[in-house]
Amino acid sequence: MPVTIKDVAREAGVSPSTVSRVLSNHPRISAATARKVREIMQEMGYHPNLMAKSLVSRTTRSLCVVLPKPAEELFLNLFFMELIRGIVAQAAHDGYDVLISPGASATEEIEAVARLVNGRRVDGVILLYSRRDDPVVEFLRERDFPFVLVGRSPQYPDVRSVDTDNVRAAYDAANHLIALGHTRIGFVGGPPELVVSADRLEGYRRALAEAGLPVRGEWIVEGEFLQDSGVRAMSLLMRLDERPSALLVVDDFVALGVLRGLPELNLRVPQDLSLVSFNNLALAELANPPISSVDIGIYELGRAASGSLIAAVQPAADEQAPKRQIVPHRLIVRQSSGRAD
Amino acid sequence: MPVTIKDVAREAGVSPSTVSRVLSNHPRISAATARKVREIMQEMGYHPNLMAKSLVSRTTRSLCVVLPKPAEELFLNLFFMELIRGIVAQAAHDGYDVLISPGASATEEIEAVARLVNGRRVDGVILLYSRRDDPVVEFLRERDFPFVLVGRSPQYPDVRSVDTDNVRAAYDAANHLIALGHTRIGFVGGPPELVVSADRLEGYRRALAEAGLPVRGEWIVEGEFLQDSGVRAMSLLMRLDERPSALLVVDDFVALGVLRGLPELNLRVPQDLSLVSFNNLALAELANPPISSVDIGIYELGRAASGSLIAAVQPAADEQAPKRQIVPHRLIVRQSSGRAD
DNA sequence: TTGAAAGCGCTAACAG
DNA sequence: CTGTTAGCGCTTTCAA
Repeated sequence: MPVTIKDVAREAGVSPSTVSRVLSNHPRISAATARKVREIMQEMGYHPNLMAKSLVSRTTRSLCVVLPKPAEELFLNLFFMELIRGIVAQAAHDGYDVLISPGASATEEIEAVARLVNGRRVDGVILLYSRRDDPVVEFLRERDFPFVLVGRSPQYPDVRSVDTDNVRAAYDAANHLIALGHTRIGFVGGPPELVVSADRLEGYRRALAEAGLPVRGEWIVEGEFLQDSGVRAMSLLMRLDERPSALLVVDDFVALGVLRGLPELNLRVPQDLSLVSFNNLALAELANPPISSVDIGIYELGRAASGSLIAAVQPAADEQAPKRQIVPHRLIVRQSSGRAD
Repeated sequence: MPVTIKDVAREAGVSPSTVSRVLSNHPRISAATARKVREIMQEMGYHPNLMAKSLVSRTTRSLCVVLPKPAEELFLNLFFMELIRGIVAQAAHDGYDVLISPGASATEEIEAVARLVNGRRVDGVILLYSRRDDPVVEFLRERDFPFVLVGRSPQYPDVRSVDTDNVRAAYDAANHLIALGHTRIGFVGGPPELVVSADRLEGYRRALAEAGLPVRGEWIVEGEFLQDSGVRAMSLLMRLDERPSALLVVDDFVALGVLRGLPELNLRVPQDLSLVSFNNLALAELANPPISSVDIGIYELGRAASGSLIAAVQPAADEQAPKRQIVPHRLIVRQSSGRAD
């Protein structure tokens, strides 16, 4: 039987409310009683029951983050893990716990969130990489429940979110290739329903247009890339009459897939083909050759998401907190991108 | 103001306890009232307050999993993500939520767990890859709090755990290389304080001994492998007079590091060097060449861990639940392992 | 500065 | 089969 606030009160010869006040550092409590009560708490091994506290305070001091569906996001696993680290670190710092909600299927996903939200089990929700018409976003907006998006949702420009400026990131990456003298630059995208794919494509387009370079439809490939489809797409790309001398690739994992397809095409990186990708996951550095990649500060994104959401759910926060927040990126140049010959 | 059990009771013209009984499918409730109450709940948008339920039931229906410290486990990120998926999937299936606890430093780690455990915020804890003398294990054993280890702890053979038979897995992998005709087989290990490293080394030793092959000290490398130290270790290994023709590598990520160091040594895989690694992460298939790897069923490990822990915290579970559980592994042969010439 | 009392939303005897 | 009553452990008026 765990020791309760009553036990401490009895032992200390005060009332439960006094103990409670000591617990919450109430100002009008005599230093003497405070010290004494704290002593007894220590002795008896008292620990506040968080559930009871939640019940009366009507807040849980916990957030939930929705795990993306594996089918859709498997290649984002590394990304996600680092994001969680950031989320959890900031949350812990602010005294919040983080709950993981499963994302098996769309219906299960929303059911799980609904249970947590309706059951007042969490104070806020963190959502990732919103797709168009995300039902969870709809659900949360409807009941005006606090949430933050990692990524952006074109449908809901006013939603609280933290994001990379992906257009700009792709623009910068493309300009790196342009500065190296490349004029035939292709783009390998991810699942097109993700906003991030579209944004990076847009930045690519913009940089090329600005430099007066051609953007050819057949130089742009989109889709799932992990399996042999990646290899096939590459061979397609590389069999064109005029083939690109450099590629912008939407994610390091995808870049790894591209890299794998090259030996059978007798292509070397960077001699025959330069590569720049995004996210700068641990494997970008480890790949062979190491891949130039845009570091988007994933951990930082996680921290920012936590921070922003927590600020929003705190009662009397200064209303300063901006709804949209951009985390800066920077290009890490490695051996996969070289001068055009 | 959310609708409570009282509101429903009033509206349905019954007592709160009746509503509560309907909620928990109490057998002795008339079909008619049950239907009616459910109807009203639906209409009014009633959702049970999980905190209140927890307070009275003295159980939270949630588990917590302790995130490994980044320094120590960074190369296990992918592993960990898949494990979490398994954990969360099984937990959700059994009606449990999963909380992530940060593992920034040893003291923070134990403080965070203590807060959750003492505050009765969770019913059980999932721990990963226990190091020797894990303080969290100590803490939990002391207060007899339910937990499960993913991996094994030689100090505490009686602790509830799910694990791979790593000795056997390494034994199998080594025998694969032996069957391919290799006689000079090296071993590239991970951080030596992890039990998994020691176990895999042991299996390697056993297979070689059984086949009458030499185990040479200089063919065994241990340590952090992600950075250039990997490359250096490789060049060391490969500059020996008698160098191995095949390598057992403790993790796919580490294998990727090894792979990266080879071109400058003018070595090709598998022609000059065969490679077999462990864990079969997504990148094993994506590497160049694709890496033969022992699939240890990470997702399954996660599910098993959840399941085992949940069984343990359920009140009247049949005491059948074995304390130690082994999840089967299987070798996936890819192009990185070829015949010895 | 402290105590008494009421209540957060729910469950669980104990009656009826 | 259903209602009454008494808490779960904590916070918070309101009085003293």
